[in-house]
Amino acid sequence: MTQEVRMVKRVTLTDVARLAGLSPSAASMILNGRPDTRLSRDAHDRVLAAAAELGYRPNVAARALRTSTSHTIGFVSDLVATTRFASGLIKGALGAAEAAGHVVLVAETGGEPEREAEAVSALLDRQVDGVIFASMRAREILVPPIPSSVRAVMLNATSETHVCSVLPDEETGGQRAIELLRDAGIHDDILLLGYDADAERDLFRSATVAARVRGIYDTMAREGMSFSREESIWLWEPDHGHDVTARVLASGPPPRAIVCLNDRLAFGASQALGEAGLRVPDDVALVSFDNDELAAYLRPGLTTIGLPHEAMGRRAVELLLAPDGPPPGEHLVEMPVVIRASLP
Amino acid sequence: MTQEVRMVKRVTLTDVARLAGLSPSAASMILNGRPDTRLSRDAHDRVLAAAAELGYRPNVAARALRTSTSHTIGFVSDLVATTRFASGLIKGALGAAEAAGHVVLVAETGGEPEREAEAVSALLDRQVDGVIFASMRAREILVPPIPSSVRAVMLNATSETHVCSVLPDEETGGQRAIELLRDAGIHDDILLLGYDADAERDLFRSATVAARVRGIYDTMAREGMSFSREESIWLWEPDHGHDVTARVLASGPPPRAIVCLNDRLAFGASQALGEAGLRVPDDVALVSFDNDELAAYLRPGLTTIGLPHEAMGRRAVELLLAPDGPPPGEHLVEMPVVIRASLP
DNA sequence: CTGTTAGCGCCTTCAT
DNA sequence: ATGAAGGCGCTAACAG
Repeated sequence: MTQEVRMVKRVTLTDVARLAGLSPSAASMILNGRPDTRLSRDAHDRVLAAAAELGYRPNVAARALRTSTSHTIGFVSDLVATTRFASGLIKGALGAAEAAGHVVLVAETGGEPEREAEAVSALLDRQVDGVIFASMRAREILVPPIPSSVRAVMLNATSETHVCSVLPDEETGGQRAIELLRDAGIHDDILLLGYDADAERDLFRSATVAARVRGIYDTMAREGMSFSREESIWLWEPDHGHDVTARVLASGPPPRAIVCLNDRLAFGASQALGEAGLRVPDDVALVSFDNDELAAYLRPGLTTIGLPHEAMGRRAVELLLAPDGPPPGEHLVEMPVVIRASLP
Repeated sequence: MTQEVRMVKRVTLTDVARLAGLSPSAASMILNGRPDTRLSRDAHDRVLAAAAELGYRPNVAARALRTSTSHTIGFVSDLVATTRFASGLIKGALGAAEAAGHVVLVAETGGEPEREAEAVSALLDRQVDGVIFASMRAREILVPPIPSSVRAVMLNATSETHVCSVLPDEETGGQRAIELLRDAGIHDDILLLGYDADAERDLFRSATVAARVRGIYDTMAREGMSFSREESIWLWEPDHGHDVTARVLASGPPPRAIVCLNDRLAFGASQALGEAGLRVPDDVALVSFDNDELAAYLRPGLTTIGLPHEAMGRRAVELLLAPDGPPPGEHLVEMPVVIRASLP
């Protein structure tokens, strides 16, 4: 390896050209693979060899200045640490960006409009080729105006101004959950935990929950299945799942199965079942949504319809970098069915 | 608000200068607040006003080309999604960077040397002012050679070549856990769950666990306390915590308290306790480490010594951006004591 | 005290 | 088929 560190001075295109015995412009064309202008095969080889030998790397700032493209994409999200979901989105985006020779500038805004505007400006200052606006709970978000020359895609979010968005296919996900129950031979005596018609109107609640619920109801109807009871819960946290489940159990015979609208609810429900001496899945079966990290930790493991965060992040950058720009429309990503042991 | 989008053309320094009736260089000096060269008060005001009116924003690429500084820092980590810890580090870094007017390029390497080298090159191509090398499990990592002109700090990691690193203060953390027990009046009949002398020698295991354990033992000795039993566990996952705890419970009377080396172990232990009909904290008290998301979900909530990821991320960029460069040494960040209900 | 000049590294005409 | 020249936007070293 002749890969030593040159701290004296970065090797420049001119250096490469000189070593190859050509002009910088010729070297530029060859290295950028311009097809129209046909330099000699020999020139090609000499330039490529010289670049390799010197370990030439283009100066992105100079290129950006000239072409206003930086091989960099911006990722602005409302929250990164609060939810483990964010890292999946980011990881997917990072991977796809790397594959495309791009690098990702990440900014967090906490959902505050001023910080968002500032973040976008900071990205634009750096000539990003496009920006991904990600939200941690799928919903309609307002994005600051950006020049029409800058590509944008909404990730786990929608927007009136930017029409390309990537969302989980919640409706099919809801369908899958019910099919799982059906396949386990459970058709009735099912408790639905979490759906709250009021909450759904809340802008801060995921907008895709509606689709999830629709998928659930439609499939239940189609399969001739029915809920014996529905408990609405405003806040989908373990404590609430626990308390509501405990209340239901205290009020009569336990249901045969519980469909929880997310894993945190299921986590609480499972604790309540344990306290009541009921066993999962023999006494009560459990299905839920998200494939939260929790789902794997539960005993028995929770069967759940996962949110495909990583795939969504990947998809977003693929769309952003599409040759003709991000295709408009809602791009749905399939939710994986994660089978564990909470269903018989 | 005259904050309309200019998609035709970005406003440039020349525009500002022209509007102020000055030369671009004069405008540059004023906007960059060069103290030495004293332009007239009036010129100052005119330039500032012009910049504000036009909504001027410097073109970072152009500035980078000229000054080779981009107000951008690189964050390269081995893993981002696998562990919820990563997002804390990133969030902290993002916040501090934003406060300092910087933006963060994130790259993930999966711990693979080639990807890491490539990522670093990509960052260097973009003139980053410095790079943070983060590892998700504190340990010694090899970083690719970078020019000495580029600042570097290790985050949750150490390295032979780069001497500034940020680490959790595990020794004090271990001490705190034992003090909690002491304050609860529990001095003996304590089970230690997880420590494994062999595992500790494993390079892929956090190097700081040694300090955590040292803090625990030293404090136990100093306080005249003792473990009645120690169970080593190689893999710190809930299942193992569950199984080992169940085995211990089956073999005799339960301990008065369990110190778990992480929350996932504690989660498993808590399940085993529940199955055995033992109540936390009345029958058995629990303390552990990390302040994983799980810790809040458990019933009762888990008292734990938290890993201060966000503070560490913040600290790392503060050190990176220090006026005289990152100060050498290991910078320890205090671990917060998170009191919940698993101790009496 | 102020303005002009030069050039960072690259790419894209245009002229050979 | 190849090379020369100019300029992206900015700032540092110069003149005036």
